[in-house]
Amino acid sequence: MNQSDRDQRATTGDPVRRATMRDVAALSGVSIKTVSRVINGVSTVSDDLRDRVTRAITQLDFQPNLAASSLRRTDGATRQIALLLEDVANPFSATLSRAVENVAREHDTLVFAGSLDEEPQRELELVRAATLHRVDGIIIVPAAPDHGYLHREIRTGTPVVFVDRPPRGLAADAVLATNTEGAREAVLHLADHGHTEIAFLGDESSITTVGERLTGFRRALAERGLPERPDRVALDLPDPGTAARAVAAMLDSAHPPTALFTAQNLVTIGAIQTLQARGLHHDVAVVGFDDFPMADLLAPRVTVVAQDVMRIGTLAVQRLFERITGDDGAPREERVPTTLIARGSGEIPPPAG
Amino acid sequence: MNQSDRDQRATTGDPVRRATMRDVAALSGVSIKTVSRVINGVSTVSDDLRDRVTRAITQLDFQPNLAASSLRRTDGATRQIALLLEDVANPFSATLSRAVENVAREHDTLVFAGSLDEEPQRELELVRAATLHRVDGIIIVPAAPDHGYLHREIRTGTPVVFVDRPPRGLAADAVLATNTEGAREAVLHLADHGHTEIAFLGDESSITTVGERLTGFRRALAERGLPERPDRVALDLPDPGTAARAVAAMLDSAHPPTALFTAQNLVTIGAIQTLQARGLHHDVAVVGFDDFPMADLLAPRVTVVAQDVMRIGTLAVQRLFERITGDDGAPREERVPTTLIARGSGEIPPPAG
DNA sequence: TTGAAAGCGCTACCAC
DNA sequence: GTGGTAGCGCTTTCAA
Repeated sequence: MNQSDRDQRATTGDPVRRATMRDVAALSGVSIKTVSRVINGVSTVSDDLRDRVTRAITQLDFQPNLAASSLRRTDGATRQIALLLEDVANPFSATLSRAVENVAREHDTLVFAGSLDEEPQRELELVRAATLHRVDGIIIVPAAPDHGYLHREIRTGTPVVFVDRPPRGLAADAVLATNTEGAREAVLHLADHGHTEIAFLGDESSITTVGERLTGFRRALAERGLPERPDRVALDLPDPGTAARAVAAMLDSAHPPTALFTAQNLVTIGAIQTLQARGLHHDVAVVGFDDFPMADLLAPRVTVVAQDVMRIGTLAVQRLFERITGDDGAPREERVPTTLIARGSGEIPPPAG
Repeated sequence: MNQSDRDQRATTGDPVRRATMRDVAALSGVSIKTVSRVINGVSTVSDDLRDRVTRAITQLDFQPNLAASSLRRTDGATRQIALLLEDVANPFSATLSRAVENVAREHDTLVFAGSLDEEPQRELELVRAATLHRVDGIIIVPAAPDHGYLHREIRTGTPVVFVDRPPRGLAADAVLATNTEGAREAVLHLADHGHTEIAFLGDESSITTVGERLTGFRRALAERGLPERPDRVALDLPDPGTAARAVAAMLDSAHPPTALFTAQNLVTIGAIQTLQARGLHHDVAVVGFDDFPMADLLAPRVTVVAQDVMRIGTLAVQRLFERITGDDGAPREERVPTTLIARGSGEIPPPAG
C-alpha cells in the first residue's frame, strides 16, 4: 500500500480528535505534568488536583497514548510481545497462544500472533516486523536453520524464548518437550504389547523434534533387541495426505508393520485415514505423538504421547517476562515431560501367528 | 565510552543502544531528513546520497522505530490491528485468526489476538487495551450485550468490524454466517430422512447466533408441520460436558428424540460422547452446526452444516482495511452461506415402527 | 506539591 | 535535491 492510500482517511460526520494530556490539563486547570502524575499513580498529587484531573479525564474520555509514553520512558517498554508460531490455526499453536495470552494479560501486555509456516524467510520477516514495533520480547517456534541473526536483537534488549525447538547458533532460553523420552516410551509400549514390526512416520526432517523422536524410536528398538528396517521409517510427511500415502505404501510392502508410531499430529491423522479406508483400524496398532481433539471419540480411541502444551507455553512466557523485567542469567533449557495416554489403538496386539 | 567499558559490555552482554536516524545521518554525513526520505522511499534523493545512507543503515543495522514514526505522521497509522475472539485456542477462532493474518500481512500490519471468553468485561478491557495501543482497527467476535461504547472509538478513527455476531446498539460493519438458513436446512434434512422427533441443543442463549439457529430450527419444524416440544429444546450448554448431560436427560425422557440438531461445535461433541457411551451413535441421527476436525473420521462420520470460516475472516479483514484506508460508506452486513455436508450421522433413519 | 523546559525518534512544513 | 525547525504525546529532570 502506498502513502496516499492512508492519507485519504475520510471522515463520516465530524472526525473527533482524541483528547490529549494537554486537553485534560487545560480543562482541569493544572499542568501537563500533574496529569501525567495522576495517570501514572504517582502519589505526590493533592487530593483536590487529583479529583479535578480525574473528572476531566472522564469527561473527555481521555486515553493515554501508550506508544508516546514508551517512546519517552527510560525503560522503553511497549507492553506488547510477539508470538511466532508454526501456524496460528493449528491446535498446538492455538493452545500455546492461549497460554501466552493468559500470562501476558497479567502484565498488561498484548500479544502479536504470527505464522511462520515452516518458512525461514517468514521468520526473518516477522522478527523484523516485531522489532520495528519494538516489542518487549519474542516467543518463537522457529523455522529457520540458524538463529545467529537474533543475537543482535537480544543484545539490543529484546529477549527471545524458544519453544518446541531449540535455538541453533545462538544461546537463548528454550522450553521443549521430552521428545526422545516420549517417543521411546511410545515405542516400548508397542513392543510390550507384543509388536516386533514397528514403523516410524514423521514430518519434515528439518525440524529438530522429528530427529529427537526418531532417536527415541531407535533407542526403544535397541532396548528390545528389535532390528531397524529402513523401509519402516518414513520422513518428510508434512500433511495428512502425504502421511496417508506413506502408510499405504508400507502396508503394501512385502513385510507390512503391525504397529505404527506416528511422530506428529497430522501424521497420526493421515495414518488413521488409511487404516480406516482399508478397514484395518482395529488390527494395526497406533501410538501418536501429541494429543489431538477427538482422539478419544474415534474407534478405536487413539493412544497418544501427549505434550502438556499449556504448561510449555506458560513456562515460556513466564521466562520471557523474567527476561523483560531484568533477569540476565545464563540461558536455560527447560524440558516438559510427556504423558502416555493409553486409549485403545496402542494396545491392539499383533496378529496371532 | 572508553575501550575497557566497551569490552566489559561485550562480555556481560549489557544492552546495546539501538541506532537511530541521527546515528545514520551522522555516519553518512547527511541530514536526518534525508535519511527519512530514503527510509520512506521518497524519490527526491540523489543516487549518491541514497547509497551512502543505505550503507550506513546496513552497517548500523538501523531499524526505524515505527511507533515514533506513526506518532508524528499525519495519518497516525500504527500498522497494528486487534482481533478479539471468543478464545484464540478454539478452532473457529484459530481459523479466523489465520484468515486475518493473511490479509494483514499484505498491509504490513501485525495482529493482536485476544480472548474474550464470552465475558463482557473482558471485551471492554481488551478494546481499551487496543485503543491505548492506538490500533488502526478492531475485528471482534463480541461478548458484550451492547456496543454503544464503541461509537466513540469509531468516531475517533478506529474502525470496528463485527464477526459471527452483529453489533447491538451501534451501526457497524458485520460479517455473519447464514445461521437461520443453515439451521433450517439441517433440520429439514433430518425431517426429510423421516424424523419427526427432533431436538435442538444450543450453547449460551445470550449469543445471537444461538437465537438465529433456534429460529431456523422452528421454521423447519413449522414447514414440515411438526410440533415443537419444549422438552426438545436445551439451551445454555457452554461445554461438551453440559451438552452431554442434556442429551442424556433427553434420551431418558418418556419420549426421547430420534434426531439431534446440535447448534454448535462443542455441543455436537458432547452429544456424540453421550451417544457413544450408550452405544446409540448408529441409531440416533445427528446434524451439527459448524464443522470440526476429525468429523469425517468418527463412526459414523458426522453430518454438519459447515461455515466457511476462512471466507468469513477474509471478508471481515478486507472490510476493515477498506475502512482504514478511508471508506466512509454506510455500515454493511455481509452474510456468508453455510454448506450442508452429509457424511452419515445425519442420514440415520428413525427406528422402524 | 507543582510546573517549565527539554527531549524520546521520527515526519511535516518550509526554506534554500 | 537538501536541510533546518517545529512538534506528535508523553516522561524526565530540575527548579520553584
